[in-house]
Amino acid sequence: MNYQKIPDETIKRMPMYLRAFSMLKTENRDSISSSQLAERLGMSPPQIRKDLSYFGAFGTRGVGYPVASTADQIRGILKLDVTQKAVLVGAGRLGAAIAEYPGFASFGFDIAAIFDNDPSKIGTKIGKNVVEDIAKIDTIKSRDIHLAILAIPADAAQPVVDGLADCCIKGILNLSACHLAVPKSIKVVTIDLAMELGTLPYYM
Amino acid sequence: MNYQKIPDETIKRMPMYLRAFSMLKTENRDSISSSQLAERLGMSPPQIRKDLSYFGAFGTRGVGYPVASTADQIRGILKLDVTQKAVLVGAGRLGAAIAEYPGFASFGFDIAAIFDNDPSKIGTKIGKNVVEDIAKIDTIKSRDIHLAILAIPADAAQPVVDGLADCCIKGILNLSACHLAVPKSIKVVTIDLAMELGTLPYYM
DNA sequence: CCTTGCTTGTGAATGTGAACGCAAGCACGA
DNA sequence: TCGTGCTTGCGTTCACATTCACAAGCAAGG
Repeated sequence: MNYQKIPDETIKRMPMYLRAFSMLKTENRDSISSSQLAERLGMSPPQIRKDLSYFGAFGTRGVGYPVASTADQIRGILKLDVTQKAVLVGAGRLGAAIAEYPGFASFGFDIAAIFDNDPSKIGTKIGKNVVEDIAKIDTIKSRDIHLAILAIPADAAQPVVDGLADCCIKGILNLSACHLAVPKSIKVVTIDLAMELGTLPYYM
Repeated sequence: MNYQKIPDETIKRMPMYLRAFSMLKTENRDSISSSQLAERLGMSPPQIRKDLSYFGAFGTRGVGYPVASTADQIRGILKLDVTQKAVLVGAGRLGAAIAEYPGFASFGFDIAAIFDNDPSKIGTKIGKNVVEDIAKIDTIKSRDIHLAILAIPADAAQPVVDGLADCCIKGILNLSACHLAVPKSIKVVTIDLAMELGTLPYYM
């Protein structure tokens, strides 16, 4: 990896490339050109080449990108070559759906703990995890967990985030419909499905 | 609304503004300045002013933006001033969570139909809707539905989308982990939670 | 060993969005 | 009625991202 500035937009696209190369591997393809890949992903060939070239020269001129080794390279860049543990906060319907979503495992993520504040949920089992009491969130400090997924109501989110900030959490995937205030050392990605849907009628 | 080009990024942010102004209304605020709003949303004041000014002069100099009327304006711009019906395809865990997510209603969305291909799910009730057979998807043509939410496995998505394209669907919120090929008249927003989480370890 | 065809990698140019700074102008008080 | 303070609206500037176009270079075949 060289030391020039890599665009944020490029980083956002890297998981998409990783997913594509992983799929190509299961199809037993051993190489793919930028134009073929671009068609699959609905984007332009030069953009793919530029994105990948920020991290080095992965491809072979005249041939394309070797599927297996490029997948490994991207995994390394995104630090997904080791299992990343994540804590899920919120064991409602959405939380339960997330806990059992196989897509996380395919990126090497491991939902290693689930917390909730509802006594009727604490102690129940979701997937392989037993739901724990949110009051004991600080037990994650000693469990090598640095990612959190928030699937709780917006008005409950900020206090939970303040707690997570004291627990070595470095990244948060926030599914609550609100902005979170966090120290700069924590990276937050917020997704509200209703908001995403909210843009569509404008284009109709 | 004037006829100059409005940035896509601005459109993406409009639902966020709408949500903020709606919340301010429930707090009985009658106006807010761009700097106060910026702090709440974690963004810069000039950006808010620029975004809103694309659609006209909503604010009052020296005072700020009137909460109630600005909310109405944005609702009109996004065409959320009328109830927008949406069809949900996929009645699995994620689909069920979406069907009962109250956030959609707060933007004026109405999940008006649910489809699935699993015979054990067809006929069961989720929220107010009875799950229908995906084979009968074309019945939505006569039901004034122009939005679709896809919560199905990636390998099943493309055929469903082809079917939706023949049913007057104009916008799709795709929660499947794949790129969808659609005619240009259809706007697609794809969200894969695993992919979003996939960027976070890079920044740790 | 050389030639041909194809695809990558990359600087330069173009396009797009964000930030800045200030003039315009409303509200309020004297 | 006029002056003051505050905040919007917007032209300009700047930064970032995408696209373009072409040289570099590998592979395969004669």
